[in-house]
Amino acid sequence: MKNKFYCTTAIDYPNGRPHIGHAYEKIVTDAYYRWYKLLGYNSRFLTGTDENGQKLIESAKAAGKDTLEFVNENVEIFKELCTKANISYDDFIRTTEKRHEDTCSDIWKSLEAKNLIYHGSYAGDYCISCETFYTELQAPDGICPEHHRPLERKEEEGFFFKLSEYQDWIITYLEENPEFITPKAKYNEILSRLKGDDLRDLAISRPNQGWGVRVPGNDNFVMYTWFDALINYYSALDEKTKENWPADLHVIGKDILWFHSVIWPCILKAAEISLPKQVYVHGMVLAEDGKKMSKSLGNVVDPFDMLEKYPTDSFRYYMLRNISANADGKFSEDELVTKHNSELGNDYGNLLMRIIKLARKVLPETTFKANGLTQDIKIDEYLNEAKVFMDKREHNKALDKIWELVNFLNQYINDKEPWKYKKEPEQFSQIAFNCFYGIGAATILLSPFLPEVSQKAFTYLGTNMDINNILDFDKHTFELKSPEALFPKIEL
RNA sequence: CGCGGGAUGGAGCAGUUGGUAGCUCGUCGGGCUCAUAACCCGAAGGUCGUUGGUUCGAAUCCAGCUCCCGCAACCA
Repeated sequence: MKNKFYCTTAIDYPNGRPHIGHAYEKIVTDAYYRWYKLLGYNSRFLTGTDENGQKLIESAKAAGKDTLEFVNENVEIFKELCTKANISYDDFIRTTEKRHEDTCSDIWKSLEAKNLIYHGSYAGDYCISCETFYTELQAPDGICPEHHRPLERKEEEGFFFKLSEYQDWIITYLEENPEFITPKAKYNEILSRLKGDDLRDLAISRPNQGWGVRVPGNDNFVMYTWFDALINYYSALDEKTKENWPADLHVIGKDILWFHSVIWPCILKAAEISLPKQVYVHGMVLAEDGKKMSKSLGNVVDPFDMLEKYPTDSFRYYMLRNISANADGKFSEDELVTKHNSELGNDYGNLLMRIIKLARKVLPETTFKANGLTQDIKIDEYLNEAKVFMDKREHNKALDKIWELVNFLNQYINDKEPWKYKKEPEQFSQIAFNCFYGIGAATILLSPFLPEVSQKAFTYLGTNMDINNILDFDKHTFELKSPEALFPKIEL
């Protein structure tokens, strides 16, 4: 059977407009999806929205709208972001859909049948304004951190999942599967936390306020958002697409790592469903000042603004290369423009331009074949190392590697000085063909990151190159077209 | 003593198992002229936060200290 690659983003909470972090996560996932698809994997990409939970009811109320209407409107904005950022998802799941509710129901019933869910009560410090329980850690002085009013002791009935029974199992599982959480620092964090604290049973229901996935057989309760939300990765698959399970990669932010690396595996284990292969925690996109983006600090960057002002691929490229794959990174608009102009425009775009334009000046014909030419440009190393970096979830380093090829090609042209062979078509073709070959290879490797521009580049090169014949120097032909700048300069 | 991350040339960052400190941008000098005033080569610039320890040798391991940033908000 062909290799498969099923990847997901976290599902977004549509109680407001998407911010830059949403865009980042989708772009990162999209790049991995396109990369493995390029390599011939049977790939699938799921994203969506988490539409349950009490907060949504409140947000809708605050906006003066019906909950469903409010959610529908916001979901459209999330989808619009995907379109604008060229996110090629196969499926977009909304947790208010029937397929999701049915699957959650099934899993709930299966856990209940195994005696892993029980009815109990939970006592804690509660804020009436937030309608939320706070732990001692969150509110050490017994004051609501949000409303600054005293918390009240409250007891609430509900259903619990016997998470505590899985402590030893999950520790062993993580120790046996060190690749399950990447990067390493996050893996260590979770493991040490698991070894230090006792897992408590998880409250998995909330009082039914007419919004949420209903608990089977009990109309007084809906499922707690986190219980149903995680299941989306599984519920999105139907009979036919089930063969994609288990997921190969969950791309998430660090704030929800605990849920994905502890609770989610335990739910699946309890339901006897196979576990995902890996959870990849990307970094946070910080503001230019290195702080978290926040309205109060006024340092928020809106992804729609960026996509309006700058080419989609330049935005994608900047996010993917400039923000380290496993650490937080700063977002700077000036730097985005600099990268667009220098790396994309000067290094890559201009490389394509300089050799095609020269070729069109020197030779009357526009078709180039490898007949009798010597291969000067070898790309095996770049291809293999890029693969290794992508497998390690270090896409920024994969891009570094591809750029080594781009730089090498510019150097090659300077060394070979093809413009000196205006009267010697054979010598000229030898150099030019190698350049076309190298640029074609680089473009193939770049296509998951720059889906639009790479298509344009292929058009100008007029080539039949693809990933399957990328190493076959002799087999390619190039039918040059008159090129236009791939990355027109942006003035700062 | 809550937990965790970070401190590396002007700016942003790499530095995997300890062995002459790298990259991108910027600056300066040179080369080329095919190209989006683009490309190539070279140079300057860092006692790798601080103190102490282990070692033949530490940015890299250990301990103390200083400073910054997340974990509670619109949240990936």
